[in-house]
Amino acid sequence: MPELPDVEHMRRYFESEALGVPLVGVEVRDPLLLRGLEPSALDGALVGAGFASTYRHGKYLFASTAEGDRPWLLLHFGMTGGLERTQLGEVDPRYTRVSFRFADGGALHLRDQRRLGRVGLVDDPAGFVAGKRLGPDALDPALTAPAFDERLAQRRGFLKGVLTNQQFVAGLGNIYADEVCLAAGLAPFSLVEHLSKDDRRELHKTMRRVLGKAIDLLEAGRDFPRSWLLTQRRADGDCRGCGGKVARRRFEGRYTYWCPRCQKEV
DNA sequence: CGGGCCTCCTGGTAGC
DNA sequence: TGCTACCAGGAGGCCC
Repeated sequence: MPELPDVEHMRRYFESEALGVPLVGVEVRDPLLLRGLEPSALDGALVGAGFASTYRHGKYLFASTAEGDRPWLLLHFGMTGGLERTQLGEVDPRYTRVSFRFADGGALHLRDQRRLGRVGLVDDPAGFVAGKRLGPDALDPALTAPAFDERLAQRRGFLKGVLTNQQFVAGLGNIYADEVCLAAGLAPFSLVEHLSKDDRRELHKTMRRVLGKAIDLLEAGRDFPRSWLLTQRRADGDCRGCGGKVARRRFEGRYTYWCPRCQKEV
């Protein structure tokens, strides 16, 4: 789930389900997700206040409390993380690792089957982002076509590698990098230094369109069209553009899918 | 710097 | 049935 569109979907879910209700406790069922942070620190920072606002940068989600001098909650969803709100009397969902319990008897749960997610505290999201050297969020309005172009000009290597590099642009993972490449008509193993000005412009425009559309689909609860590569990620998957079979190749330990006929390699 | 590969984890599935 | 190998939307670290 958790690439930019999924995390944005979760951010909106967090906003609609978890703002403004006082927190009475943070239950840490699995300290591994805290990566060394003491569970009592979460309690100390959050209990008594309610969540007041959210912020997302790439695949990271942050939430502030109503009391300004407190740190922000940081959530990262790894490969299998997700949020689920329960109401008074409902049982905690499967794979719940951390639960934020509200005064109304409900709770917001971080579920994470594979336990690769993370829960933390940061003084300031912008400082955290800077410390991690994350690139601009892929949907940041400030990431204009010229700004994108300028960043891209400083990179070398496979397009796929650049798109999934969170220090280049934050938010794209294995799935959406492939999706953007297909929609832009560019093969993922193209070398970014070989892209033309038009290619780069198309890439920027397409990246935003694909991510925006994915968010819309998630918000509407609709299935992704079969023309999307993410529905065809298997050895015999079809390219809905040309009717041929998709290609796949291992890249950094996982599979990249693309259509060699519809995506030009430069 | 980029790419290949390993690790941290769990669990579903394919193949024998 | 039981076992093994491999796979899954992330990320950090090591090596070349």
